[in-house]
Amino acid sequence: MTKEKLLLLDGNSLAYRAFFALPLLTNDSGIHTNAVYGFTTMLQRILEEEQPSKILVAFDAGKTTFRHETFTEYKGGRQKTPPELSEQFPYLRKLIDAYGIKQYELELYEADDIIGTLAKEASSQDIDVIIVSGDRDLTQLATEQVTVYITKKGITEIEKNTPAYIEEKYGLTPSQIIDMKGLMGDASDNIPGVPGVGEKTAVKLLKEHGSVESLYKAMDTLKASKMKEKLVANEEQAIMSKKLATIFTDAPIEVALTDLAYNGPNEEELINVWRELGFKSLLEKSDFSVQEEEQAPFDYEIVQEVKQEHLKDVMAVHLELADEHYHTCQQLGIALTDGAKPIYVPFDIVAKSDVLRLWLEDATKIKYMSDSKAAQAALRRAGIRLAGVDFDLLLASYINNPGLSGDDVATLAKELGYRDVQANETVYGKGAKRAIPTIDTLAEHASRKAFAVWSVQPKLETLLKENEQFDLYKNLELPLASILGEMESEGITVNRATLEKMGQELNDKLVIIEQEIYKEAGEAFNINSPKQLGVILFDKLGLPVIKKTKTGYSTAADVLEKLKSEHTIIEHILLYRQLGKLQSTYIEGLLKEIHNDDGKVHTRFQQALTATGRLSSTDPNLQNIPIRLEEGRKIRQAFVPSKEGWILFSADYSQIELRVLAHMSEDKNLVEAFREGMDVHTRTAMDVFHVSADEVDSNMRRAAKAVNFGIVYGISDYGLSQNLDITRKEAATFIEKYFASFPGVKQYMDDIVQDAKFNGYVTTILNRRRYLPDITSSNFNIRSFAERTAMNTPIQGSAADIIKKAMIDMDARLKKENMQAKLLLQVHDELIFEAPKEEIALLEKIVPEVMEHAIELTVPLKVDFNHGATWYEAK
DNA sequence: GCAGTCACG
DNA sequence: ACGTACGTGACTGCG
Repeated sequence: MTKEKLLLLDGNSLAYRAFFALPLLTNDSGIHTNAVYGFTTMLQRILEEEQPSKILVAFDAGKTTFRHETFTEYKGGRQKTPPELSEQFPYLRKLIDAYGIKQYELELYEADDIIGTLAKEASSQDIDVIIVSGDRDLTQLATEQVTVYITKKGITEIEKNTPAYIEEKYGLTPSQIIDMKGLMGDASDNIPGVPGVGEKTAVKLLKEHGSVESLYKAMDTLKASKMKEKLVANEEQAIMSKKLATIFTDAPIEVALTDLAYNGPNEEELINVWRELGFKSLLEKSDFSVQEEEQAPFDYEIVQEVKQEHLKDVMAVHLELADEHYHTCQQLGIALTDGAKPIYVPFDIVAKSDVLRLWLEDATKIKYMSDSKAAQAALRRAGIRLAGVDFDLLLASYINNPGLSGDDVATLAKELGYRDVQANETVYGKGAKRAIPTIDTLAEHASRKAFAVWSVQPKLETLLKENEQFDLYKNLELPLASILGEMESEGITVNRATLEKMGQELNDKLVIIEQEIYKEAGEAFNINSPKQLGVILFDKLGLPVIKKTKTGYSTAADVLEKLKSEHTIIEHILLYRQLGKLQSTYIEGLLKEIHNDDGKVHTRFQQALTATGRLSSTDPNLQNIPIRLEEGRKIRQAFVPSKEGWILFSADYSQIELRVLAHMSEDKNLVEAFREGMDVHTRTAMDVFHVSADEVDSNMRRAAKAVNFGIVYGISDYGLSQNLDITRKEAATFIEKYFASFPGVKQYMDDIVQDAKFNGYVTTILNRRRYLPDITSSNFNIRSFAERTAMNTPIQGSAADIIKKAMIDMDARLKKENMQAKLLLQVHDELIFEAPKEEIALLEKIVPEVMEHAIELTVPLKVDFNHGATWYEAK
């Protein structure tokens, strides 16, 4: 039998170390997890390397210990444990239990004493001992049989303290560590020691005299010195300090070594704890996770012909797709259930089944789904017009908590405690291994998803109703999904030839600039590599370093702008970057997305992604097509109507976020500005600079505009100073003056942060929520970020609410007016339509009308609009 | 897969 | 003292 090995962990110390070493991670429910995570990774590593046969985690029991009898100030003056750490201890305990590891604490004793006592006992039985702690004091316990591991650099490195190692490092024996502490004290434990004696002096004295006691016995032989005076004056304190630093090895512990046997984790429990904590990387890495994903047997039926009796008035429906690109990917099949045994219909059968098609298109047949927009778009490709969607798990989950990540049914259902469904990744594999499985696997997977949707629907709807968010979900997001699906499927025509011609011209320019840059640099290099560019600019050409990144020199545009006067290469690099971006992202990238069959691009609007309630757009992203610089703006010339004789029509809200702010803050000045139809930036400049309207010059207006942006983003003097390239002080003065002119805004900002601290979340006009667990963080940076988010989210989110409502109203209005015009895109505060020329006049009437009255605010909403033969011209 | 950069509102 | 403007997505280089 191999020799026994006992592992003793100092729970408190390791948790502290991990907490301060790692950034403040949170899991999906907003619990901080960094200490538990750090502890876990360290434990995993030690388990693997050391393979101990016995383990114990010792904790400190409470505030008072027997050491306080000796010295009441022991550990006095310590900062209280940050709440972000305290909240992690219950999870740490749970985790240790799941590992099947004994944990122990003892009234009046510290973890050190428990560890010391057990280490001594184990040594006497010839058991090897490993102690792990972040506290150097423990090294006093090192012997030939006991090695003390001290974590370094937070928790990533471990220093293995054997007696030999300690001898080499200090020239002392382990037991002399206690004497050293007695002399030098320990600020963190509030152990006084001898004032004026540090590590160096203590070590020197101990090398000579051996121990504190022998030192004082030999005191008469010491030469008179300041040091000697201090030692003599503090003899009692030195003796007491040594006593305090001594780990007690005869604590009255009630655990026996035989209780500590380690037989590996309870895998199921451990996985549950890891899941709860959101330790995804550990779950993926662990070899038992796959096995644990195994599910209870599940009954389903693959049908080759859909019959009327298969279809009910209310069913959960899941369309299984081969990947997330639902405009192009293969449709695999449909699973349906009403709570009874699900049926799975392979898609080739779906496509041929009139019975199923009619049922799917029947708006009176109620469907519960997840990501109905994807299904709608993918079914439309097969000529099926999905209708009657009454529940969408993806959207409902998103409204319930937009902070959660994941769109997989497995992830969403798990959040509601339903686990009987597998992750797509488990079924399909990932990366190069990804493949479509057998029909049986697919059928079971899709059936489990349909069943999951069916199962969680009541619970989720109840949750939404409790939070008064059901209306937002049911009457805004759900109908919007179908409108977005239509917009995506319709797509927008992009003229390939236009882009190709621009690409050719860009290429010619890029080649010339590239050569110019190489000449100026004196060598060829990869301009697209910030690393190589940094070497050229800052090492070779010796330009001044203004900003650094984590990995080296910053070469970002704002930095290069400041270097423009230093070297002609700078403006060439800026131009190269600008044109290169156009070429790679907007010419080549967009060309790749044009569908061959219809000459259109079909973006996917992510409706359940942003933290604020905005949409996002992918493959391609049509919400960031260039406009600010003319060269880029020309890209918009490639976006054209789908039919001859049609135009593109664009309408955008003017200053919607500031109007929302005026509405929510009820600031008299801001409200008045909008009611009077003033230019809000000019008005801000007048108030901040105390001038009349005609005295506002372009610089003042520019500064005022930046302040207004800052207000919307959650103002900070630093941020504003960066943006305007002024000092922080000047920025602070601007902000002060702004708040003096708009006191209601100041009040609102203060109130919203207070609200967020009280409730843990902020809300928008339509009661969209965003949780902000970091708002009570003790870390200044993290808390400040959350505070700015608290200020920004109601503004950005309410603006998102308004345009979403406008889209729904617009859709209804176009139908009511029997128009051919189609909504194609949404770009946060802007809607883009295509329509026959004959409808221009009517659009110019109804689009602003509908958008301006989507939601009534205390200030008017204003919409500007334009039309043209291309998106470029619709400006 | 992450960091840096840059396009948009 | 602390050191960031809010919200996104795509591309490139690099380990």
